[in-house]
Amino acid sequence: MDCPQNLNLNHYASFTDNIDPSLELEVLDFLTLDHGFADDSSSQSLVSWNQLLWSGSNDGFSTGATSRNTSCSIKCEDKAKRTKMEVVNRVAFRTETELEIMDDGYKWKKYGKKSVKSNPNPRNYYKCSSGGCNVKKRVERDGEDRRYVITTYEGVHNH
DNA sequence: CGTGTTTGACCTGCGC
DNA sequence: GCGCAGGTCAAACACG
Repeated sequence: MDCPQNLNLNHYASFTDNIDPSLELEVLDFLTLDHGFADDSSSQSLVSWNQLLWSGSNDGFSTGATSRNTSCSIKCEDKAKRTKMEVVNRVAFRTETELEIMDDGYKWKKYGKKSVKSNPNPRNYYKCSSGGCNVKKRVERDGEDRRYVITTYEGVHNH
């Protein structure tokens, strides 16, 4: 498996910045890392998102991503949502990990926990604790496969 | 004592 | 208008 062993979400903001707004896409449910995280659950630093390259068109948006040294495909599973006529800075990652919380380099304050109907596992709500930054994220275990954690980021860090 | 988490209450949007 | 579901608030609590 050639995918990077270490995945870090530090640069997800620049990752979203690279998306061409003219595509009028909503980057959402789900970006799936085919290979998940490596077995080393203690690892804290993952793929550098600014190494990821998107390719696509308005209709097909054959989503692909490569890193500098390796190839690692990312697929958007919900085709319908790709055509939403709205651009939001929201990215959801579905990753295979035993960790409930991934260290993405930012400091988060938990402000809520809620059971949702679509998922027997609770959803946790976090805000970036940096002053003036209103980025939020939601973290929940995949209801269909508890090996996976779905992390949704909303907003762009200003720091 | 400061910081982070928990949790019930409250708010809001949406469908009927 | 009402009820439900999801999101947020804030007081209480735990812990170093």
